[in-house]
Amino acid sequence: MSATRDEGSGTRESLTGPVEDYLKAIYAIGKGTGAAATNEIAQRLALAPASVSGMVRRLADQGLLAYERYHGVKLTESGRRAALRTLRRHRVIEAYLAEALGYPWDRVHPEAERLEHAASDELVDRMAATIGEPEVDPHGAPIPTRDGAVDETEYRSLAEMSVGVSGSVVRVSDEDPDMLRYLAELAIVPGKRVTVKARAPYDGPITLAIGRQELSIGPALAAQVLVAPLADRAAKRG
Amino acid sequence: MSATRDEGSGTRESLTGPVEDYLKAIYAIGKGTGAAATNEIAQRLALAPASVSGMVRRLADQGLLAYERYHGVKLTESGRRAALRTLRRHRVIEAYLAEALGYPWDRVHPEAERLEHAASDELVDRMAATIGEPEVDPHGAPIPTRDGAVDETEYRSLAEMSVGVSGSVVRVSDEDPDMLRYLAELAIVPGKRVTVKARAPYDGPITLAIGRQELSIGPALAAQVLVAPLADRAAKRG
DNA sequence: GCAAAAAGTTAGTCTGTACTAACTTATTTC
DNA sequence: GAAATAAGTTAGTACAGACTAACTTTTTGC
Repeated sequence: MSATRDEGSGTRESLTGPVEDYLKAIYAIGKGTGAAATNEIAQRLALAPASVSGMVRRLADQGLLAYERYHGVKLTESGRRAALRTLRRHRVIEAYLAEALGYPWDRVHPEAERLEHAASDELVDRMAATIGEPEVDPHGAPIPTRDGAVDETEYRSLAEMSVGVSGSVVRVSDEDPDMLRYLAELAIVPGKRVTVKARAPYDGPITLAIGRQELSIGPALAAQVLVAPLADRAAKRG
Repeated sequence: MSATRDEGSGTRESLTGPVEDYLKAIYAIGKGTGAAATNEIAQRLALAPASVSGMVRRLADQGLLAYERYHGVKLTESGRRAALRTLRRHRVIEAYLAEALGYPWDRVHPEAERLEHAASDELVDRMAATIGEPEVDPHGAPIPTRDGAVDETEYRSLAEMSVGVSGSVVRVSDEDPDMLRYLAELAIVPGKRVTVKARAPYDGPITLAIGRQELSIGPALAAQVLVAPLADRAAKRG
């Protein structure tokens, strides 16, 4: 019992970069409230599982996680708040880089990944204010508010939509720059309206209509594109 | 002899934050080319001298410093380049925060101190371009160019100027926010023209004319204000 | 319902960066 | 120029965060 540390409760100041990364990963895996497995965390952070076991114990000691040996972790309320703080930083920074500094959307992620650990809340708030308090980042991910509220709506991916259904692209995965460039080429970006025209069986390509274009993408790519359904004129045909 | 490390020469990628801080400190103490004593480095970085001895040895092994036991250190060419890279980042960030995000000049320093280790060269260059490639930061410190050139002109401080001499404020020390706020109140900011009206003996206050104002400041404060001499109409009166 | 596979943990090690305490070398001062 | 002081170094320790290798627990498949 060291007593020099600010233990247990309260708003903790300045977590380290790695700690923020763990919390973000756990948040992403558990979608905010669910549990995260050691191996999943390890894979997401590109670390050895053994390293995760060690860190997770320390974070539990600090009251950021609930941890039971051999049974994964869950964020505590304070851990969740910390994760959302980091997520807000990340997404505001991404939006700012794109809006104010002309960064292409496939390169904002790694830059934000480093800056999110160094930027103060004041800076992030100033960035957000300067670009008009955006609600989503350049990939369509919702930006948590200052006080930790996020839109947690779960959208379906293009891969899950039936033929004939139309929707509006709301969000794409942000981590793979090549994929982002490809999606931009195809005009699959947040806001665009798409309709599923056909789906080949056995995990075959999915044919889409976007504007007056028609194109096919593989199911792996389609799974990375989240869509808000708009209408489903052909749905009753099964 | 580990052979896994990029040793000796060449452009080293991504130094750690602490390493960048050491190089900046050594650069500042040696004014680019001179030597820095262990204790001076320790004091500037608020570290124990023993910690500096250890780090300095590692930096010498990496070819960033020339180090001789008991006799301080000097930057090598590669160390100097790294220091200037960091200095450029720091100052561009300060200028950007002030110009583009409305940061008050007394608060840009600590924010830049953290961001300088996380921002990529691309980001820094975009920032610089966005605010019109400034040549100095908000405190008047010269910004090194991308390829490591800096204006190394040495200016005299207000504390060293004789009565009757006029000059243009070029630069003030950037680390103490209270001092910066006070200087701003007195309108002692880069670009302002000042004339030394009187100097009380025994380290007494220095009386200045700024615009149509007249005011007195202590010698400690005056020492933090660097000035480019303009004219010295009264100098011949001794 | 038990053996094999998968998941997770511990033990021991490494690196970077810091510390304190004790010692050594340089510098200053009489 | 020797004693006192200042400056600097080594030795040993700590902590965060990572690793590999070996072990344990849980889950899965038959």
